[in-house]
Amino acid sequence: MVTIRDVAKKAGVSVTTVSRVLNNSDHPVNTETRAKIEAAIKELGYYPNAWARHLITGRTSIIGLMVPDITNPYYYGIARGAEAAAHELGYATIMGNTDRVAKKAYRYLELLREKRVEGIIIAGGGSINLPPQLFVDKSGPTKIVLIGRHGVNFPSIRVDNVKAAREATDYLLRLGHQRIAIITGMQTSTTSIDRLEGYRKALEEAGINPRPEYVVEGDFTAKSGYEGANRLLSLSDPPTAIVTVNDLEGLGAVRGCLDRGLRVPDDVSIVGFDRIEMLDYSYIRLTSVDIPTYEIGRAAVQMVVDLLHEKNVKTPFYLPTKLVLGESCGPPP
Amino acid sequence: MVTIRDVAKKAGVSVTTVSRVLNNSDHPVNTETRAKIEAAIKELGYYPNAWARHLITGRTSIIGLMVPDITNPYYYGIARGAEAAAHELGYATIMGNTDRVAKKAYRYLELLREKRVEGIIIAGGGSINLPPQLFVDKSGPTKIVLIGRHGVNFPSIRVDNVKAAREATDYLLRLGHQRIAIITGMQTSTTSIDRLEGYRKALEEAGINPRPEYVVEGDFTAKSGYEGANRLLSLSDPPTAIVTVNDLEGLGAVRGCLDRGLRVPDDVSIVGFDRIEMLDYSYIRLTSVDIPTYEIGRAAVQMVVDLLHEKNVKTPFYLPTKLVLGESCGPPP
DNA sequence: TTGTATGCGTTATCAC
DNA sequence: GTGATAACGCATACAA
Repeated sequence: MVTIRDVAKKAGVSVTTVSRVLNNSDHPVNTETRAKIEAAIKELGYYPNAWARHLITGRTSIIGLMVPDITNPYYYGIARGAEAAAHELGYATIMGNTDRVAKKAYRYLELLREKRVEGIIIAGGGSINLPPQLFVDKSGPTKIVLIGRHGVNFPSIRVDNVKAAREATDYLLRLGHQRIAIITGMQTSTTSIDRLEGYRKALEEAGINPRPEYVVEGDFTAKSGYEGANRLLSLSDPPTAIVTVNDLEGLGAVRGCLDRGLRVPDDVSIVGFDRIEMLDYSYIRLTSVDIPTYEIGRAAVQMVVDLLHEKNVKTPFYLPTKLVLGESCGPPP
Repeated sequence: MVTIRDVAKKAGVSVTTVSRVLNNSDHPVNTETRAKIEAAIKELGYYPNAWARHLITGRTSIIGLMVPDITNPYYYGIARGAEAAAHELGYATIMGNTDRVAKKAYRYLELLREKRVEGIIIAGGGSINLPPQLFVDKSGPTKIVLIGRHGVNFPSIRVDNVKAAREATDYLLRLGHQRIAIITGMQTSTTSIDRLEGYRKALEEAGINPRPEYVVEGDFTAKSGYEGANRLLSLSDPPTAIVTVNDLEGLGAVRGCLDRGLRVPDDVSIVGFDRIEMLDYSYIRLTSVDIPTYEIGRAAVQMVVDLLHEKNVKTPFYLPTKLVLGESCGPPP
């Protein structure tokens, strides 16, 4: 490996001078000297060692991002936004998929600590117990930002899932639906819990008694949406509308209806969450609540950086959601 | 920050001894001493600084991963597999989205160099010019593995896109189609180029003259599939089957047919690539060529690690593809 | 405008 | 079994 000393030797100067041009120090450096050094750097293909630098400055310019599964549109949206913002602000991101397994989350947290990341963003932590190590060092140099509601007191970026689900359900009610079901996410997911609550509130306000058999548990996958719809539609008194907690479930539910010979939206209305990009070109454009995942990711990084700069941050910081109409909802048959 | 010295002081031993227990050194350490040290570590919440360690060992246990866009199923599949394998092998991954912008790719490469990553995996590089910096240091300590065909001589993981596209096209031919069109990716994408070649080969072998108006350029998005299908279906002599270069395009094309009042597969047959998971629950299950993205990501990391261990690797390393039948293909009308 | 010396937190070498 | 110390590559305080 070529070091700053090699550059200094080649340029015939001291390492200090090299360091000064490397860091655009305001300490004056002779133009010729600078040119010589830059030439040496280029010629040797020298890249400063970020870690030797870190040892002195204390900074790593790394932000850690923990998500359950990058394959899920909600999380890849967040990851994309976080990565973009981090890059713009001069940070690299180390990403870890926890698979919602506490042990993996612990392991990652340990890894991020050892790597001295400046901030850690945790998304989807609501569905696992957060590692206790997180709490020992709350006022330490590593800034922690959570995405979503976790019931613990860390700075966080959120959307109002209760309100969003209530609006979605309200929309179905206004279309005239009375028998509205919901396919949830895992019971441990705060996102799912909140959306379920919104659904219930809307029904209650409309004077409709929520039926327990209209609540089936899913897991945010298309498969669970498919199976959930099948369960619901085989009830003796099946729903005419189904709220799902994300678009994958929603699309799965659409397919479930189709396979039972039911049409969407003629026989069954369906709404989803996330407004994944692909939706605009799916066979039936799902009516869906837009969750600004990209912006959430960006905001989380921005919050980490603000915290590092000791700025005051507004937390929890809420981003807006919006019901976007597609083709999957209509009046009840 | 708590350092190894703090631990040593607290345990009443030297840093050397602490270091020994930290690294499970085979140098003997008294059981009681070890216990005291472990207690101190836990009590202080000490995590060794990976970078101070790196300065001595030379290792960072980081692998860099460059992808155009994590939002694309092909790439998030790869990212997922790479991350999982890296985690198992004790590596963290720094991921960068290049947006297919050379400047961003350059910037990331620089960043990865400064961060002294042990390996760099580049996916989708076929669609941009690879940064020249890559080539100055080919025999350096950083191992580089490419995913896909790039026309440059680096170890790589690939699938045979020519063969895969030929098989897909052959399937349509066997169904009786004569007028088969293709919606490609960007002209610079080697993946797209190879799939186009496979398509052409299949037609030629069947004695069919490929018509230039049956080749429309897309960009791997659902939108471009939608628009491409519209272009094709408005021809005076429209195709009865369309090959697309990924599932997003394929689903977009399905929707394009629908919006023109054409049915799939009754009026138009469509095949895609990637076999994204959601497909099983889409309204029309797309017939699609399975690309083992997860395994590709895993294999790339494994190759990096093998190279680091000076093992011989078989390169290019090919992974198999497989045409999986769905509901989107049938005989021509 | 340039250079010397110190130290960041750790591992490795050597001595005890 | 244990410990003192040099070295890793760099930035910084201080000196010239």
